Amino acid sequence: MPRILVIDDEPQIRKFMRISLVANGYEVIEAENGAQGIEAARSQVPDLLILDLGLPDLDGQEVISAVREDSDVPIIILSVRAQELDKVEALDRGANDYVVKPFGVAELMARVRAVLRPRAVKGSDEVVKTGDVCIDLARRVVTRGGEDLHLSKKEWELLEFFARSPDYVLTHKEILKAVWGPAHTDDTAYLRVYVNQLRQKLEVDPAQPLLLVTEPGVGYRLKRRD
Amino acid sequence: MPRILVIDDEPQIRKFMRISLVANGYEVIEAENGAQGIEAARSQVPDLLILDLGLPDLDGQEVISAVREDSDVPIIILSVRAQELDKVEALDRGANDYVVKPFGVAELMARVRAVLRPRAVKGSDEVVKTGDVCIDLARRVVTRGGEDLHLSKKEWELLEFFARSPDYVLTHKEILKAVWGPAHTDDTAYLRVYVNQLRQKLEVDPAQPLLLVTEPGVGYRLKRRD
DNA sequence: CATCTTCTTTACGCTCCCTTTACGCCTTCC
DNA sequence: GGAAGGCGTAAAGGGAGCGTAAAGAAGATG
Repeated sequence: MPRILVIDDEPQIRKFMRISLVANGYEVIEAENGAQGIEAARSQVPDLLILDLGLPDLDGQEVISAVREDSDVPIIILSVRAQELDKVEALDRGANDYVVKPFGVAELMARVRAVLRPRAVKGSDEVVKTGDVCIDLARRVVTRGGEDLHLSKKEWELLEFFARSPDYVLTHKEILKAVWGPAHTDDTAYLRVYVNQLRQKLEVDPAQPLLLVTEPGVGYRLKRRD
Repeated sequence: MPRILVIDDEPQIRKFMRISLVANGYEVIEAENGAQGIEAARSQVPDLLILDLGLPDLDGQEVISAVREDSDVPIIILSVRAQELDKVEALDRGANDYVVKPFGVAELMARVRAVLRPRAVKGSDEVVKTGDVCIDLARRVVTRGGEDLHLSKKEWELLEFFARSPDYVLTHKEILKAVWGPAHTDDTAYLRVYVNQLRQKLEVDPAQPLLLVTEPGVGYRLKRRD
């Protein structure tokens, strides 16, 4: 949940921004002038700063420079001034984007996502947990009771396919097509062998599977349990 | 000298862009349609991509997605369309900025500088520790048990790439592309040799690696241990 | 120009994993 | 009750991928 610092002197704009940002799943901090904003940027460590250039106490451009003195936090500028000179100055002082008022909420939210994205790519862990097994799709790691499990390439590819659709029944054909390719949609022998190998490694009692269960005549299913 | 790929079908705009960019100290590559652009983005490894959404062969939005399939290169969109929906789609597909035509050169150049400015990426710490090995990414120094290790240039580049994504499985192709360049994504012999050399220097028992582990058929992984 | 380091390339043995086959049990349908 | 097919399990053969050493090529250094 990224934390966003909004610096704007008009209360209704702050309110409007807060509502929009919270609705998009962000945590919001507010500051009503430049000095407060600089202080908050330092002490609260936000993930993003949205700054209105028209502030009562300080020039907005000065605020950018002040924040950049000791932080690389992304900055999106809001401003009524559309002159090129203002944009260039703000961007060169370290702002990452410059949006001219009035603007659409959807666009601003998209720009927020865009500017937060680089860290979101690898930071968003896709982890599927079931029983004492934990499947980390991004890192390509499986742990059981905290300890790393070693899976072969095919074993992982199969488990990954299950983990991307937990609790869904996957047919033999679907699985074979995804893991072994469309030329092997009838080689159910592969499945029998590899499902068994996975069970040996994942299940408490491989003969009485609780996680990777058979759907007779149809396929298999990875059950989510806690 | 950053390299910028300009994708635009109008020759005079490409010429105009090239002049402006070269004057600001950039190297410029050009493509006149989407297919060429995607190919160039893959083979030429630009540092920035400037893309006109109105192309003759492909939808510009498709080009963004295609490029993002195997690259994180920054993308600035140029477009005559000012509708919010277009902006949101482009940004959500992975573009970093969206500039509506007509635009001022000074502003575009400022946005180019902004997007190329090195940003601190959360998660990639400056110092990575694992086992008795300490990798200082900023100082470019590796120590083991407090003592400095001497690494050759390629050895360091390889270890640095691992250290920037510890605990993640990195595929052969990813590593080769990053360290030896996109022309050598199939030369896994390099990897075998250099991973072995790193293990000789980093591991307690190079034959039983605990830090730099093999993921058979996939790639390698730098494990964080304590 | 000589020497040393580093990068690239080749070769070989070995390990592990994919594939394939076989067999026994269970369920289901005649 | 018998037969047939789906499923679980074990094991073997073959091959691809990996580790390792070592030598030639290229570059750096004095």
